[in-house]
Amino acid sequence: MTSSNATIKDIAKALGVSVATVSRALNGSHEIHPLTKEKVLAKAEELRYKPNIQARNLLKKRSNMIGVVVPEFITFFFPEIIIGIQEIVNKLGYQVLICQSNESSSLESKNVKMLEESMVEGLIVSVAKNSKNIDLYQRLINEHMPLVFVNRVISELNVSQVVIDDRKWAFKVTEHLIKCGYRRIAHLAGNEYLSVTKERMQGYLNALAAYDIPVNENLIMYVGVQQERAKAGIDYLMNLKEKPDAIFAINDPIAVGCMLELKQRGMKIPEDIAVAGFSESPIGRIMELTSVFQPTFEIGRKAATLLLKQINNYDAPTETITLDAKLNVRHSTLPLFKRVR
Amino acid sequence: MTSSNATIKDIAKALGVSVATVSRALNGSHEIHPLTKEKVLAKAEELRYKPNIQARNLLKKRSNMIGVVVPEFITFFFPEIIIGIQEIVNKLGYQVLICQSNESSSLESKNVKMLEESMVEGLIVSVAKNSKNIDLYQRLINEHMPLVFVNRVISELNVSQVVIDDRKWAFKVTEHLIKCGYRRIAHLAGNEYLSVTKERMQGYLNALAAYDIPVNENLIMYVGVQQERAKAGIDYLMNLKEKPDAIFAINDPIAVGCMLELKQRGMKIPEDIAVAGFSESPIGRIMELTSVFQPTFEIGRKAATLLLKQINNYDAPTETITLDAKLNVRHSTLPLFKRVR
DNA sequence: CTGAAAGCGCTAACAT
DNA sequence: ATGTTAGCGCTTTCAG
Repeated sequence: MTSSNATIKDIAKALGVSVATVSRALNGSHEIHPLTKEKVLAKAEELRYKPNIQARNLLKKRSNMIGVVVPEFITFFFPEIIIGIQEIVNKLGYQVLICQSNESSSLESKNVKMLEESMVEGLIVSVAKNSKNIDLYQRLINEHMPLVFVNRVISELNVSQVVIDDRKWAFKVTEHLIKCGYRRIAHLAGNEYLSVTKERMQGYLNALAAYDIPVNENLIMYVGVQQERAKAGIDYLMNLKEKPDAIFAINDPIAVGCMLELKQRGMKIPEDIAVAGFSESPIGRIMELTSVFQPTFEIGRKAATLLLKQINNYDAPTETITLDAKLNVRHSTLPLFKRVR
Repeated sequence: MTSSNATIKDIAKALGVSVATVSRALNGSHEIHPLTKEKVLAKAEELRYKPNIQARNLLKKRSNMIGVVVPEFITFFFPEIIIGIQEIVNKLGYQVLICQSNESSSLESKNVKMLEESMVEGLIVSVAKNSKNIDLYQRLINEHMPLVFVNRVISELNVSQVVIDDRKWAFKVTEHLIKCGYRRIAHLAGNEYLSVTKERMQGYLNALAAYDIPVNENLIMYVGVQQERAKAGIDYLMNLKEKPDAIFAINDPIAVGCMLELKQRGMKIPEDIAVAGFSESPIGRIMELTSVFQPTFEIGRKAATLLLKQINNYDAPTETITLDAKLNVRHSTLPLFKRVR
């Protein structure tokens, strides 16, 4: 209930001109006398006129809003992506509605529906760890809602997406561990149906195969993606008769959780066991954790660009953008041979 | 350009009733025949009708949106506050437009203006470290824009706010260091004109006074609030003839930056120097940093509640809510006497 | 260069 | 219980 604002009607009345004239003056039309324009502008200023965007949007059938749904925005990863998105779309006058699904499939669908109701012109989504919303997204696609997936995708759907080559970089991580001399490399995987889980798992398996290391099913566990799940993984791995000499975790939170839990148990990293993560985090950097850096800001920018393309072109083709990443080797995976005395 | 949607007009035409009837059916009015209602609902379903919120908002002079401006949302702190805000307002059908000023006063004012143009019904703001936007906020207040400050406030302004008692908790931190036996306690302060800087500084000074420790101006430096600024602080302090035996940093990022920089120089914490932070962070917890925990989610919830009060009541009085906090003592400030052998 | 008028989609008197 | 009508604030033909 902010104080009721002046409208173009008020300006028109005050000046004895028509609303059309006022509108033209305000919108920088050329079909107007400079003097009238000046008067209108002055009066607008005087009356503290502010355009009612909703009226304009109603007329133009736009909303100038896009929606973003991410699993969480507490850790750096998605916030950075969101900043990248805003960088692009704010310049074009779009606002961003941000929702977090809290890794819940049902909250995710609620978010999407809320955003639909808010009449966003498009959606950028990273699905929850257990997202079961294929039908929802299929409907959006059918209804031509512009849609882009980032990071986590639903591979069954033909949707534009911005990702890195998770398989390739998981391969590189595993290969790095192998080249460092580790042989009993465990993999703590994410939630089973998550795209990144499947891809990184495949990269891990491919690397083992490439170096003729037999896969040991016992060294693989699906723990999830949240730090608090790491303990379960360590509990399991450290109770094996033949313990791993290295752990490749699905992401940094799990890797960091492992490091903390291992230290708790008096184990030294990497002397007793090496640890590698994925999607490099600030905490990981501080803890000297080997990980794969993802270009988060750029992911956001690219996703926004892709979305805008769809918004501006009813039948833009779906596109997959695969960005480059980088394996950053740190102390947590020091090569065995460097420690031999 | 999503496929053009059905309107109530379409439903009305298809059914041979008036738009008013359709509107009534859709809005659960009681002045309607159950059978007609049913038919309308069925037809709406069939036509995949979705209400046009902008039209409704235009009519009702609402927007169902509130704006939030924070200095950043990369670290946990503001994201948690935002989640608290959303918890409250989403339930009432409000959407949240989130902007980050990136600690820049001018971007902050741009953000606020963008949000105004988006016709938000109210604003929750935490100002940038060098915010010079008093006039802007004063105008908003004059225009009766609902406004709440969180965490960082502009004390010259009579605005509702949600904070903790920074002075009191800074006192407690300093007192804790004193009781641990530290005497040469440095303070790395934030940006000079920030409310939290002034309050925490006063708490620090009060504690020294309370324990008859003379203030040593040399041990005080205004470094700022961002982690990368910590190095400058350490550079300065470690070049003093009489070095500090403890550091009280304005916040966790600075404290963490100090710890890293000190370790870099081969110094042990707390053996060589103790470090305490403020606004406990996940990284700080992992690094065993003593700090003051802030109830971030609750700050958000309270701020949202305060804002809603203003939105629903044109002249709600300004209110200051001071939430409780907690000093969490960890290894980084181990008492001197516990280490005596 | 300016004005009149229609209409975006919806709700809410006011009739009936 | 339903229909008619006006109008939210704005832009945009169409006339002049």
